[in-house]
Amino acid sequence: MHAYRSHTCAELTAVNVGQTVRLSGWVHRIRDHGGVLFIDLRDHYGVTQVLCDPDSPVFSEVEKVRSEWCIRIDGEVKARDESLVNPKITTGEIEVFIRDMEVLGAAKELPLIVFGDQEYPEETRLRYRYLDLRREVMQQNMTLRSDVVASMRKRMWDKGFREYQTPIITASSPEGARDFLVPSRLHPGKFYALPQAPQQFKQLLMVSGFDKYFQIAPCFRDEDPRADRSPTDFYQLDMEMSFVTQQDVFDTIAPVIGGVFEEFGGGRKVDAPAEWPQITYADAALKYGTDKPDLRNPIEMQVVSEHFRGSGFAIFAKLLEQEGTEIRAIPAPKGGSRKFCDRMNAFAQKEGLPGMGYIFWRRTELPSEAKNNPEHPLFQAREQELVAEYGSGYKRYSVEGMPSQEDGSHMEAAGPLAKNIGPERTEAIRQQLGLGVGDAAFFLGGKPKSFEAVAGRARTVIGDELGLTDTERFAFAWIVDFPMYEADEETGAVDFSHNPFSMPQGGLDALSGDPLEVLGYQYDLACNGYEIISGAIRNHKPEIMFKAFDLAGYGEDEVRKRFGGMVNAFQYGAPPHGGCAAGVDRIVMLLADEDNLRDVMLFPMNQRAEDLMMGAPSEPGSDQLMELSLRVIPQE
RNA sequence: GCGGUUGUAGCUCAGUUGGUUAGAGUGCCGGCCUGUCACGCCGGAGGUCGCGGGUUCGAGCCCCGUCAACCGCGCCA
Repeated sequence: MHAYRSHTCAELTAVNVGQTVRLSGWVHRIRDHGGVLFIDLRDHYGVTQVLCDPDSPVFSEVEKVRSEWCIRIDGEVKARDESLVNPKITTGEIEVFIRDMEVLGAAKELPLIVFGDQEYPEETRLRYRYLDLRREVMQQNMTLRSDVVASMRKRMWDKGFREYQTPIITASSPEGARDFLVPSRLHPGKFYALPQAPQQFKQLLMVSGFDKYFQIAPCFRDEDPRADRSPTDFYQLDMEMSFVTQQDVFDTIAPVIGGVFEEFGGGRKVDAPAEWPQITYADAALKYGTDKPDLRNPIEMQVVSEHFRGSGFAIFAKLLEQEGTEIRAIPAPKGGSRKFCDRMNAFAQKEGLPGMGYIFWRRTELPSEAKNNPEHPLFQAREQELVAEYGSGYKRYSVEGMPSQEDGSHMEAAGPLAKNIGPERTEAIRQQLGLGVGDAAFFLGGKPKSFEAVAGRARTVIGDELGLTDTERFAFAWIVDFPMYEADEETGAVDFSHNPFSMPQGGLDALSGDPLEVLGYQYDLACNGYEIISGAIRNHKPEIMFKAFDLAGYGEDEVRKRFGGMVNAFQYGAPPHGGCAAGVDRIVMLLADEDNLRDVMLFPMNQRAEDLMMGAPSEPGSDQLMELSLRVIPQE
């Protein structure tokens, strides 16, 4: 018999009854009844109930085992009585009577228990990650991740892509996030960098004629973390292809991503890749307040400036006299209560805005003689209407008012804004937004940049709180036509807003006008409010590249110095090419229905980019520093 | 760098207006228990209430400072 096991802890069924078997695993749960002792023995594959009674030669030793000891047992498989079958585990038909036992690894008292779904502080979980990872949900998340990566690889190969490895130690590329630097021993005072992405390498592969590249690539960026952003390293499904347009890239990668979501989405609805909308960056900002909209949420914002221009609501009316200002509305269907509106207003204030004006629509009150008077025809009409609208549950709603009409009569608008701008303007807003009784709308004003992001978050909160967002769905949208440049708010200096290697739409000609008007062949894929892909058609023409960098204030010499390898390469017959990179961690996070990246990473850093288990970062020894010709500047 | 939230037993949390010896569940240890599968019953250990200062006759609770964790802002081509 094998030294450790004849079967896994998920294999034994009624057909094995009578066999002598050997199992190894962890002590998951112990139920000691004095005369008989049950142990749930767990391995990666499942759980088997093993038991021991005083007839067993090792009874006294088995009595001593504790949670999470790693043990090996030999025993006889016996069928459970029908009434004792446990349908919750695959091995529930049988149990193993222990005849021999060996302790493979004893365990001290545990800082966190593996059994159950007790929550633990993240610090504890990370410090004892190997124990945390034994828990069922983590085993599932990590195997899911492994399966997702395998599926991505297969799908890319099936589309004619090959996987190529690119260097991990490379040159610093100063255009992006902060680099992780690696000191060079052979070249004192010089540094390598870890790649923020294999961006330049994959473009060089296209110049080299490989046509279709992909890689599950580690990327290293020294950024501050977020729940959906790892502070040190993360993985991308990175791909690049030659002789393609933007639409070709979409048509190639969309079925891969869509297929992965179908395969691992656990039955949640996945929008068909061919139907993913393409939304311009400008539209996304306007309607959703973000470049990664969650389209599960049906709310779309609208510009309503005209209704407030010269109106009695002085704050907005005055605001609109300034250049570049707008008033935007967030419609909130079914949000028509003062309590809800006040709560959203408080949310906006917490987010740093002065507040969020609102209007909500409700039924006008019945005349006093009809109120609570079932004999009155107006009361009866109202009651009929409510039954028609809400069924017999209508009693939840007020019967105080009049039936609503298409033209808005017998409906009244409430909220401070409505009073200030008067009934005509209020009604015009209602019609533009397509709202009715029981609905609300929120209003934000100023320069769009100043409130857009908060408006976007308010849209999310409103959608969630009102139950408008379909949580059993993956909704995708391509965001296209990103601007090439943006002006620094303080200095006014023009710089690249995204990838400097993207091809400007309109080519060289477009670069002779206002830089801020230039759009790039640059795109993202948003899913449920997360950016899961970013990519571009690249700029493969040196003369356009020099001009593009020139507009951002980088002279030809500097471009050659920073990106010399790639610029040189483009002078030797570069093909048009483009591609994208998909965030593996975020995709797995969405599929696993987690809201924190760390729950789908084996050994993540904490919020301060520390690994408490491994003790990283750590101070180097003086001999290490000496060898690298480095000296540490003491912090005060 | 900035803001928010949270810090009470190993863990999850309760703790009233500032008032007796700070509690529960779970885990741990011991005892009992031959059919449990979140076993049950009895007992026990376990606390610098994050830390420091202040107000008060009296502080887990109020005030100031500080530290840590998480979430967000800045940052993220």
